[in-house]
Amino acid sequence: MSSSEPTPLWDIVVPPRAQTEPEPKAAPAKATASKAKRAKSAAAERRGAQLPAPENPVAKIVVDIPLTHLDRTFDYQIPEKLHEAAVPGCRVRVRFAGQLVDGFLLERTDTTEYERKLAFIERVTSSEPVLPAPLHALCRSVADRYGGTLTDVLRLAIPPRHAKVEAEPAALPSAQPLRPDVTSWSRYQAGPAFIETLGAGRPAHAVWQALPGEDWPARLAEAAAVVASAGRGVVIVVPDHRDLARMHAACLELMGEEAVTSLIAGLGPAERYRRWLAVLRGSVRVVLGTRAAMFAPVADPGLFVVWDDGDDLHLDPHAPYPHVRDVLMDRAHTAKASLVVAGFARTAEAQFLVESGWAQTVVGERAELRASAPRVTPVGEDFDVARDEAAKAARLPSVAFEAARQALANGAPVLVQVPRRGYVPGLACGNCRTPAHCRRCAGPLALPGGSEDGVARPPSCRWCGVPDTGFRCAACGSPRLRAVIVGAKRTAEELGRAFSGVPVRTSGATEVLASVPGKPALVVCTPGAEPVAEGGYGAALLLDGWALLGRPDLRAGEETVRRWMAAAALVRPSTSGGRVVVGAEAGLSAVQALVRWDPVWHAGLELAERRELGFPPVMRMASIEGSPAAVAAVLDDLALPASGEILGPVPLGEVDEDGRSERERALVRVARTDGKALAAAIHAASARRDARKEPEPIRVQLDPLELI
DNA sequence: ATCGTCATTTGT
DNA sequence: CAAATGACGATC
Repeated sequence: MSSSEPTPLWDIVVPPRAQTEPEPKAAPAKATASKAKRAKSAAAERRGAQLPAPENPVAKIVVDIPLTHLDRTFDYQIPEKLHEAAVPGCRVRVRFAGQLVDGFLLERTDTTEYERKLAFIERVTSSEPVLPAPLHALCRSVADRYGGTLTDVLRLAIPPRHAKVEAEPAALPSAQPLRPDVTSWSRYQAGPAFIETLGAGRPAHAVWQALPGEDWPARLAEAAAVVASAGRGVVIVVPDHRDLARMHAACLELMGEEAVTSLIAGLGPAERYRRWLAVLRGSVRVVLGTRAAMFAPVADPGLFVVWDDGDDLHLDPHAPYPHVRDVLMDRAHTAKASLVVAGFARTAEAQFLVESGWAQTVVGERAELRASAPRVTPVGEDFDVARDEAAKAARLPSVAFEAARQALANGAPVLVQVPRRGYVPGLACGNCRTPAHCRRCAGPLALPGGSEDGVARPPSCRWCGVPDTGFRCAACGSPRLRAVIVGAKRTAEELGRAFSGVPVRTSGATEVLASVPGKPALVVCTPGAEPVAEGGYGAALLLDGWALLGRPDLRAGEETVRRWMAAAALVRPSTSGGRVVVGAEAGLSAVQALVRWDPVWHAGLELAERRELGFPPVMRMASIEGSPAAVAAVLDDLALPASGEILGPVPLGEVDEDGRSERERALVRVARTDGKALAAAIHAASARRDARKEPEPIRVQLDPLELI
C-alpha cells in the first residue's frame, strides 16, 4: 500500500466496528435485541457479514489442536444459518489463528468472558452429537488424570466420521433381555451377593478371581444380562480378539443379536463408525471390545468390566497412555455403576482396590477350588531327565515327560507353554551362563533362523549382524554356548521327536489357534496364545519359567503368575487327572502361588513389595523420557508437590564409554494423595514447553508399566 | 498459519 | 520524533 493513500485501512475499519459492537460483551446479542441493532446487523449482512443466531449464539468449542497450552475451550459465535445445526456435541469447522480446524461444540450459552469480537463458526460438519456431555466429562477427567490434553483423549474415544454410515437410519433400541437364572456364581464367596447387588441396581465394586477351568465369558455374560435386563448399559473390555470372540458368543446366547455389539480395532472405518454410532444412539445395551471400547458411550451404564487387567494390552500406547482399569473405575464412580476387575490371577493394583476398601473380593469357595484346580508340580534346576532317548535329547524332565505321556494316553491334548516365540533367541555361556555378547558392539548373540536344512550357521549379533565363529565367554573363557530361551518352534521339534506319532500344533504370533479338539496332541504356544481345549487339557508343561521370572522388571513375578495361571486354568482338575509341571524352583513365591492356586496371597505379597519400594499403585509415578537436555529442563521446570521426589535420570538404550546415551529416563514419585497435583504439574510444564515451541520431543507417562 | 503488540531500528 | 521493521506470543 502506498503512503499516498488517503486513509490507511486500519483508520476506517476500526471506528465503525467499535460502533457496531460498542460493548464486546454485548456482541452475542440475545433474541431480545433492539430494532436498531437489528437494522445495523442487517446492514452488516448486506456487506457480507453474518448475523448471530437468535438464541444462545455463543458456542464453547474445543479445537482439534494437540498443543497443551491450548487445552481449553474457545468461544465462537453461531451464525443464524447454523442455529438449527449447531447442537451440543456436534463436530464443527472453525477458523482458529488463521487456519480452518476441526472442533467439537460442547455447549451453547448467551454470554462470553472473551473481551473481543468473537469469530463465527465456519460450518457444522455434522449435527450428530458425537461428544455428549458425559463423554466430554469422561475425556476431560482422563486427560486430567494423566496430565494430558483433551484432544489426545478425544482421538482415542471418538472414531473418525464416516458420512455415508452416519446417514443410515438408526436402529431401534433393542428389546430388554430377560433376566437370566444365575446360579453359577454361588461357587464363589460373595458371588450371590454380588449378583443380587447388580440386579438391584446398586453399585458393586468387585475384584473377581475366576476358578481354574471357569467358563469366564459365560459368567461375565450372566452379570451383563442381569444389568441389561434392568434396562442399563454394560461395557466389557478384554485384552484381545480371541477373548472378544468368546465373550461375544457367550453374550449372544443370553441376550440375542440386537442387544450386543463388539468394538474392535481392524474393523475398517465404516463398520467401526457404524457400531460406535449404534452404541451412541442407544441401539445396543451391551458393548464388548478391546481397549478402545473403554470409552464406549453406552446409554445409562450400570456395569463396567475389565477381564485380565494385568495384560499390558489394557494400556493404550497413545498419549496420554490411559489404562482400561483406571478409565473404567472413573466411569463406574461417576455413573454410580458397578465395576468388575477380573482375571484368573490378581494384580497388585486390584489388590490395592480391595485393601483400600473400595472393592470387594469375589473368589472361589475352598471346596470349589479343590475340585477344579489341577495338580501342580514344580521342577527346579536339578531335575531328573527322562530316560526316554528322545526326551533326553530335549532335556525334558521325567516328571514332565510322564505327565504328558499319561495325558496323551488318556486321550487328552497337552499344552506346552514357552515364554517367547522364535528360534533360540538368546545365547549364553554353556559353562557359567553369562549372556553371550558380540565382541564388536556388545549386542546380544543369537542363532540365525531355523535349521531345517540341517546346515549349522554360526551365531551372530542381533544388533550389528556380524557372525561370531570363535566364541569365547568373556567371563570364564569357555567356548561352549547354550540357548537362553528355547523358542516355541524348537520346543515343538524336540517334543515331536519325544512323542513320535502325536500331532504337534503351535499357536503363536503367526497363527493363533482359538481352540483344539479333545484328542491327543501337543499344543506348543507362547503366553497369551493358548487355545482352549475341548474338555480341558490333560496336562500343561510350563517350560523356561526361570526365563520369565528372570526378567529385570518389577512386575516379573506378577506377570509370571498371570501367564502360568492363564495356561493352567485350561487344564482339567486334578480329580480328572489334570497335571501341570512348572519349570521353576518350588521355593519361589510365584511357584507357590500356582501350586496352592492362591492369586490373592501372591497379589498381597506383590502389593507389600510395592509399598516397601514406594512404587505404584501405593505411590504415584511419572516417567519422563527424552534427550538428556530435554529431560533435565522438564525436571527443572516441574512444580512438584511437597512429597515429590526425582529418581534418576538413567540412560536408555545404547550407552557410550562415558555412560551417556542419546535418551534418558527419569522417574518422578509423589504420595498417592498428590497424584492430582503431579498430573497438574506435568500438564503445566508441558503447556510451557508447547508455548515455547520446544523442538525436542519428550514422552511423559503417568504410572508407567515398566518401572525398572 | 496469521494477527496484534511491543520493542527496536531506520529515516527524516 | 514518526514511521518502518522485526520478534514474540496468542490464537475466541
